[in-house]
Amino acid sequence: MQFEPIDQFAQRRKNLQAIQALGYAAYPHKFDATSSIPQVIGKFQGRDAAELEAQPVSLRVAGRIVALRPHGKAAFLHLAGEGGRLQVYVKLDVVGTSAYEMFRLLDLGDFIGVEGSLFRTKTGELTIRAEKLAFLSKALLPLPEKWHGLADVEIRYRQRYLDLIANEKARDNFRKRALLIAELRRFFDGRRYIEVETPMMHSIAGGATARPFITHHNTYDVPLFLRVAPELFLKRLIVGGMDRVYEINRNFRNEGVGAKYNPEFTMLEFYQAYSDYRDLMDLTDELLASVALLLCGNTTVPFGEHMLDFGRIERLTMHEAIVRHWPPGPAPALTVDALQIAGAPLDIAKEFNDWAVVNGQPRIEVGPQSPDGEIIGQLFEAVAEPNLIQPTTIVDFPRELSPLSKCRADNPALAERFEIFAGGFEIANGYSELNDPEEQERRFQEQVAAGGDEAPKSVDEDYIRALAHGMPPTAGEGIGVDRLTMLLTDSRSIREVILFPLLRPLGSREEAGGPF
RNA sequence: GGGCCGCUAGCUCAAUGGUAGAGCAGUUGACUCUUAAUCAACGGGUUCCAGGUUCGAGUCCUGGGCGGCUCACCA
Repeated sequence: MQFEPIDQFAQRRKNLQAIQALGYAAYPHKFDATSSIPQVIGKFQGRDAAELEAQPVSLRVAGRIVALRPHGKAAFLHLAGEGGRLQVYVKLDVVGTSAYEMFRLLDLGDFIGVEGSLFRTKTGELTIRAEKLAFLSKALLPLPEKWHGLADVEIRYRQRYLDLIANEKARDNFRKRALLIAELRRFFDGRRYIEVETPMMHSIAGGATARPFITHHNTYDVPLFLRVAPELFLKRLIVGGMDRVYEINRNFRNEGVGAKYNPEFTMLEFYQAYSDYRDLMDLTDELLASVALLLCGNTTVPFGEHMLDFGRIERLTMHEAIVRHWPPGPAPALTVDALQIAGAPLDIAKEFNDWAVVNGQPRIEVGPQSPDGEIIGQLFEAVAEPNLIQPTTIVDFPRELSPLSKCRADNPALAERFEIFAGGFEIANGYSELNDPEEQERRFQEQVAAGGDEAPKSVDEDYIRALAHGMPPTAGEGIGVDRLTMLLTDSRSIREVILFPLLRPLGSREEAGGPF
């Protein structure tokens, strides 16, 4: 075993041997701390020097040495643990010659345990005066550079442990993520929901249009797909009488990687019987306000240059959103009525494309055969979506874009569906679930017939049978947990909120293009 | 896959086409209230790789590698 930087690695190994030679175990098994570092700070931050002297506080703490300032026969150091830092004062004539000899062999990054009592230095910092020192573990490799910290994004993602040591923002993002997930569970558990786990390996990749990862099961000798969505299984549970279910788990989509996309991502999906999409919109407004308040202390949270207000989520129809964000270029000004005339979206898309060419924006790909609903969807994505910075619920999706949704009774061209956008991207998608088995079978058959990488290869007959057994009117929704975490931690990239995001394995390009 | 940007000591970064440097980290020494501790000394380089231009290339040119951002598919 040998790692760069080699000279420092060798030096630290030598120091470890010297510590062993003094009679210390190289890798002792445990240390009985009386409190964690944040506990010490939380409990005694308020005590002044006189109080600490009058009523001495003796304790044992352990942590990693993250700063070391030796002064000959005494030294100051900082121990880090559980996200906190505590200063330690080590003095030769207090700890004794033999402990101090070991202390001199310690390096930045090593773990030690300290027993002693609290005092305040002349600058007022709460500090533990070491009376006994325990060697706990050696860092054979140095910590990241202390001034600039760890800035290299690739190392931050590939060696996340270093990021967590060096960057408080990283620690805080993942603490908040855990808090968010705990709050999601509390929120649904308190509303008579049951948390379930459904298969990650599917024999038919259904529930969303996305390219799946393919794997293989040996004993059954069958291909399996990592799930792209849990939707069809959760609705089977509704058929089974579990009227309120939710699942927080991973989905896998064999598609792009980018600032908002990781091939495996965490989704909250929940289904509520005897409800429609409007009920879920109200529920989600409540949910978002409550998690923002919990994580950020306020329903208004900073995101880049913006302040996102999760306390007041505006609702717009897709048509209204297009009209509102219609660029000033293409004339004439657009109206909601104009968008709804049959056949009109194609001409409007052409106007947009003329404008896009002049202004160097990406064009919309439409043809004379494209249904109005599809064009509306594309116009929305091009014109409105990037501008939906404030949390906004979009309703009235074209039915063509919503194969698993019920349509509106008063307008069959529109689905009973909504999506919530914030920060310029989608974070939630919900609808009144289609529970007519014949209609569902017809739509599945269309999907399979249309083909393509993203379509299921066969109809999920068992799901149709389940619907045939009867599913109550139900509304369902998915919320992207990673993306919601991004918004609540002011993170520009999904990689800031996934501990180990997928990166290209080092050296993988050399083998690329092999068997194909 | 396209476009833009980057790659110099372990880390963060300098260096008109003219002897590759600084701070931190490291090593040695001094120092019993420091906190970017201080002071003194020392070691550390295939300037991403391969070609080319040139008397001379970290710098200019061509090709390649790796990474970031971004656009397209995707939540």
